[in-house]
Amino acid sequence: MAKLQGKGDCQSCPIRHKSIFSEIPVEKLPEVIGDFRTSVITLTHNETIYTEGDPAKHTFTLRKGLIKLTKSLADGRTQIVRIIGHGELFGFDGLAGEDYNQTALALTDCEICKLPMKDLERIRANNPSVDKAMMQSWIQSLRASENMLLDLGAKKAPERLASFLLKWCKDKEPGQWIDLPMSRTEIAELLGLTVETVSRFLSDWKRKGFIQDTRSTIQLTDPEGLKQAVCSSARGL
Amino acid sequence: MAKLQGKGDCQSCPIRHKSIFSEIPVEKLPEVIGDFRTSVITLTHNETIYTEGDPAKHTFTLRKGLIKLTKSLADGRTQIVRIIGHGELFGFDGLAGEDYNQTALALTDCEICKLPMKDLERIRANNPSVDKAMMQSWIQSLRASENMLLDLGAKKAPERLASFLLKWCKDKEPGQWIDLPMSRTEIAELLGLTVETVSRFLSDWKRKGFIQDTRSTIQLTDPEGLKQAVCSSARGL
DNA sequence: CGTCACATTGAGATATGTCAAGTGGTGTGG
DNA sequence: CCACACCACTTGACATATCTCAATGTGACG
Repeated sequence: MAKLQGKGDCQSCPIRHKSIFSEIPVEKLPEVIGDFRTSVITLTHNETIYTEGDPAKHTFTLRKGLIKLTKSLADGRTQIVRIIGHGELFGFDGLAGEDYNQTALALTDCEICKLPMKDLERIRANNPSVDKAMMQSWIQSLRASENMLLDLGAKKAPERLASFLLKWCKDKEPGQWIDLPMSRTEIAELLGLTVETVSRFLSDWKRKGFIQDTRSTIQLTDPEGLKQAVCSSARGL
Repeated sequence: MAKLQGKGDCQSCPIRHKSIFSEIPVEKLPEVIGDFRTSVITLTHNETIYTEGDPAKHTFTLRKGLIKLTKSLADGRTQIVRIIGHGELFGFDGLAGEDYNQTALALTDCEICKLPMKDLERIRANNPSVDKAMMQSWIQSLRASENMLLDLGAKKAPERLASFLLKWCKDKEPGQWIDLPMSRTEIAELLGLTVETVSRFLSDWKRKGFIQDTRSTIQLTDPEGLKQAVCSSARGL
């Protein structure tokens, strides 16, 4: 169950350097933030943070874990529209006076910082560095969505899956085990595919030696091979 | 060819009330905008405004016509990520220090207002109303992208096409001819389908009396019927 | 009136979805 | 500590939505 862990202590926040307050010197924090009532909340897998259509009274920063933002159709088909990582801001529809446009769910156990919209508005107005960081966050979110639109609209199943894996494992060394705390179903919901399709391609690539995996980790043993296989499969296979 | 039509005259701009300067009283405009060097540019169908990857030195407001923002894969497959209408702001990646993430092309003959990034930054910093309007524009763009992600990821061809038509004709009375200045190919590129698929469903719906169309206009003669047909087709058809 | 780009239609191919059965790991309760 | 049950994942066989390729139709414009 979602649990209030206490008042957020921004000064000691482990991801402050990644947050929208990163440019504010620690010693100035109390003065800037003032009586801003952040609260830190702990969630376990699959708990809901907010639901599409709810009035958006808070914005959130993820301190620990991973969040998925989803949208659903009336008949239950679900699309993951974005995965939120470390230090990212989400749930800011309220700043445009709108209700939440997505549902936010904990992908793993999480710790989030809950920021009341009104206070945040005020702080943003008075602190250019916060403003700038928030703006960057929005623009980056939009860019990520646009990239995803290209994937969903123009790429085929294996290309989507490979792009996803390569992006996920980017910046890590090949041959290293990397956490991938998403079920096959969730991967499918992110890529607009079915579980079976995801499973089949992963198995195929495992057989061919491009990847290895356990239930919740993955290793790209041969990222280049994977890329090539997928590009050529655009025609063949 | 893209043609500089002259220095923008914000005071008489026909879409000022929809722009990011809408809250600024006309008489204050000169003072606020100062020596801001906007220029108005006229474009004809299919001309390029900017290209994905270009350094983003300008932001644009659409004064007249329609713009498509696209992204492409190496092999030429193209996805339209957003359609820009009247008064909308686009091409603002530069505010996050990034290059343009999409290519902008004129869907129809257009008139756009070109705003140098640096000046815009300054004006935004000094004018809360401009800042607010820009923020809204970003958040709305993001929401639109998220909605599109749901369409592309979770809906089938007829559902996507019907959603698109209904959205396009929203706010107009049924039985009215509505401009739809996009080729079948462009509709397909927006919805992640092929021309043929788009054409087939439109023909089908025409036969069934849900819609009528000419080359570049459309009429929803029976929007309710269309909705129903598509929902039920989720199973049958 | 002819040309050209765009749109439609058809027939066939295929990627992906659907449904159903089997496997295997993980955690629980005896 | 073992056995069982459950759930996520895998695999297979089959169905079908959508794409592909090719032919034909049609409206706009010179």
